[in-house]
Amino acid sequence: MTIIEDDTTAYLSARLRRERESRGWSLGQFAEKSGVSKAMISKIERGEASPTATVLGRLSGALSVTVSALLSRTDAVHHGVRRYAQQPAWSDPETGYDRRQVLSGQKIPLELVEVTLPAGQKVTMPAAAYSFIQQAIWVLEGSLLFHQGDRVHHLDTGDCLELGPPQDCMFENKTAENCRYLVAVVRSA
Amino acid sequence: MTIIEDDTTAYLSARLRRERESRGWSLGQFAEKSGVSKAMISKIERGEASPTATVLGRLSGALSVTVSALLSRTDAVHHGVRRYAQQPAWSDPETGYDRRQVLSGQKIPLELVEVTLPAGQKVTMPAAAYSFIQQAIWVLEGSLLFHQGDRVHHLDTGDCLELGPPQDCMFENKTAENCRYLVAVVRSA
DNA sequence: GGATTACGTCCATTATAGTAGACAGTCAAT
DNA sequence: ATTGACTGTCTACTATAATGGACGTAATCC
Repeated sequence: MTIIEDDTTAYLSARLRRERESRGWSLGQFAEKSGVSKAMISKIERGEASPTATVLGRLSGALSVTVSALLSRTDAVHHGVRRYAQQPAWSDPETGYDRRQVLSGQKIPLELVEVTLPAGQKVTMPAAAYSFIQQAIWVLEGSLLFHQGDRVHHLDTGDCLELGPPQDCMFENKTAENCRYLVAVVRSA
Repeated sequence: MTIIEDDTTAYLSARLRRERESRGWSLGQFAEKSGVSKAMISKIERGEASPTATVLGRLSGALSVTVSALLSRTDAVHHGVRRYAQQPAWSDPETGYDRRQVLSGQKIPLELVEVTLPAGQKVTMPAAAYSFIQQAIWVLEGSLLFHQGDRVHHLDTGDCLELGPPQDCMFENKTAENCRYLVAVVRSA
């Protein structure tokens, strides 16, 4: 029997227990819903095992939250408010690419992510990265070229794009200004 | 040798490779920075292994992103464009209140509504209006007071609010400037 | 040409994740 | 009191994560 000391797993164990108990589920019920053994769930909650991404996917699926939300440490969100300063953000200093997690829904299966794509930059996304996802893109500022296969959509400020089946694709900003857009993701129950 | 089919791990493999390559790191360099073997990183990127939360913590640490951000699905793509000029909009000339239906999802159960609430104005919404609805509010510009029951949330630009159970509520702009916000609605299946 | 270095993947081994079933305890119904 | 259902944890086992070193390939240098 080993107690795992690392930060991520320690945080996860407390979080997982809290999520389960807040729903009033026993280990057995959670096991049924998630397809992960109750013994394993118990181990994770006691910090005795570190779950694989596969198991994380199953657990978060049963909880109807994203894996990202499950591991997010900004979720002590008391009344549902996510302050700008508390929203997780990531930037690539080299390119100026910026991504901000405005909302990772706890009560509702929704994520809102604000992205800044700098002038002249592009981002590619293989289909595998977003299978089983439902999402839309809304351009807040600037212009965006969306390439999907041999198809290109030109989106200007205010335009919105509802996405269909997953395909390899690329976002591109060919202009001299930054492009800022919102990605709204609905998680399937 | 097994190729893992689950969604979370598939997404992670593509994402991890992209993050590494965007930094121009070899597997060896990433291994040094993260303390995870290059063989394991290679396996994860090829979808041949599902990393534990412990390993995820190390990898994200080396990338200087949170685990949550690493697993966040913020990217996407494709057709179903709603042009700004084609989006249904309604305004009240008297008050300057403006409402635009950015997206009314056909493929996905999502609505995006952009609202401009003029200085000094308020809008009420009875609980009945959004029962069985899941929604969030994101302030794009200005400040918003959101009254829900006897609770008041003060939201500034960039702040986001995930709504809980339906209650009578009211949007209020007490400032001298317009407030612009997005209402994202996930429709129940 | 050969030697060196770096790359990603393969391989055998160790460590541990993950399971099904057993266990001890609790609680409600009879 | 007994019984049955449920709870979380323990146990022995299987499956696979994770490693260090080897390998084949490519690029560079002498």
